[in-house]
Amino acid sequence: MYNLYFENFIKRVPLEPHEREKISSCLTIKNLRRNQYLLQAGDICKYITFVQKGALKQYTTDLYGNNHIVQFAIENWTISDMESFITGNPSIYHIDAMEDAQLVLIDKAAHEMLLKEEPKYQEYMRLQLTGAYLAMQKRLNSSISLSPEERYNEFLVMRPDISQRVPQHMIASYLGLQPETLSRIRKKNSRKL
Amino acid sequence: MYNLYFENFIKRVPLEPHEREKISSCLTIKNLRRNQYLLQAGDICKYITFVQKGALKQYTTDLYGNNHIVQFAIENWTISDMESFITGNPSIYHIDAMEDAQLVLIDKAAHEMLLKEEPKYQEYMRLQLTGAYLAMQKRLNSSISLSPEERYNEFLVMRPDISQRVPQHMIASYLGLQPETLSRIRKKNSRKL
DNA sequence: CGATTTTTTGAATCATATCAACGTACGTGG
DNA sequence: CCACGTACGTTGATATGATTCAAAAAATCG
Repeated sequence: MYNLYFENFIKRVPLEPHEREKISSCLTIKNLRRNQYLLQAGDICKYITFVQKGALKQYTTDLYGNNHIVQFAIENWTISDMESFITGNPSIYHIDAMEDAQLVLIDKAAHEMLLKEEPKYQEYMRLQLTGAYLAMQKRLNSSISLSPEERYNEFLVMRPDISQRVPQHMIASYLGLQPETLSRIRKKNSRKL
Repeated sequence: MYNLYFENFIKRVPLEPHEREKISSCLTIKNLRRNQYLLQAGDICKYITFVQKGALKQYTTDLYGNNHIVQFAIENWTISDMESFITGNPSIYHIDAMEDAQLVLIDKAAHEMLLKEEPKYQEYMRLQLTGAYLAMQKRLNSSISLSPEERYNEFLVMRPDISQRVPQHMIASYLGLQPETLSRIRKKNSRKL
């Protein structure tokens, strides 16, 4: 059931059987078809989601109706709108499936109970959060200090898996570029080889 | 000594006197003069730093020698290079004082000891980290989906304190703009009133 | 006060966005 | 299984807006 979830967990924080049992009882599985929403802007984010299979994207729609992808999540990634999850305010993000997906969900009540009662879970969350924070900082730094071309090349290095799996215009959106611009960058790159 | 540090701490996680005592014994004060470095790129980040007074900036230098400010920290903010602090790798960031500053430092050994032995500290760290993560996500989203002008206006709303205290070219750097461009945005804004 | 830093302005250049058209691949229903 | 419609990627022409470079004006510091 939750194999990949716990595999990932144990890599960071080893668990005794009874601890695993307790955490396990707080989890649920959700399957999502391609193009289905996990979260729509305006909804309250009720779950922290771990991806066991498939690929999701998280994005906002701006004033002009353009979408901007903030995050891709594939196997072994955790995705949610932390802001909405914690504050209970409506989310500004959409999350949907780019491929059929199997997800592990944990809801807020369970999350808070585990934080209180299960030190290993608290530690795991802290490590997860630290990792997410570092990744975000790196991305922000790139977005401020690199050119579009450099940003794309960094993306290829950092997320080679995703660059294979995801349509090009979504990568453009993730990088803050127009699809035409990314197409031209790729053309230019290929001439360099 | 650590008044502002604990004031901030207690707002999130209340402390018993003996807990405060224990944490207190792990802290040290550092004073920094304007323009002095707290951290230089290439150094290993050995402390998590809380600002009790003054203003710091954190920035990278790119391949072409241009600086890019990633973060401002004033009173009540925490600053460090988490990446370097955790991994022990040399930092890519500089941190220096824009104004004379008084800082509260905690080093890695103390930090890890407290995480293990002091649940309140662990919880405080998790909350801090969550806040930092949310702020970072918001900024990244702005950087991807807003125009320079919109980004500047959001900055004015989000960090009104800093917009008063910091030279304009540093704000430009923080927003990923040339100083001339920010100057023109301001001129345009002022015409609108 | 004089020196240095910061901000503003103008003109030229460069990069990305925009708009429009075309070719291709993909999946769906007939 | 084929045909159609929709998605996607590419290309070209043009427009827009930020950068760059240079210089002057304004503000700040010692």
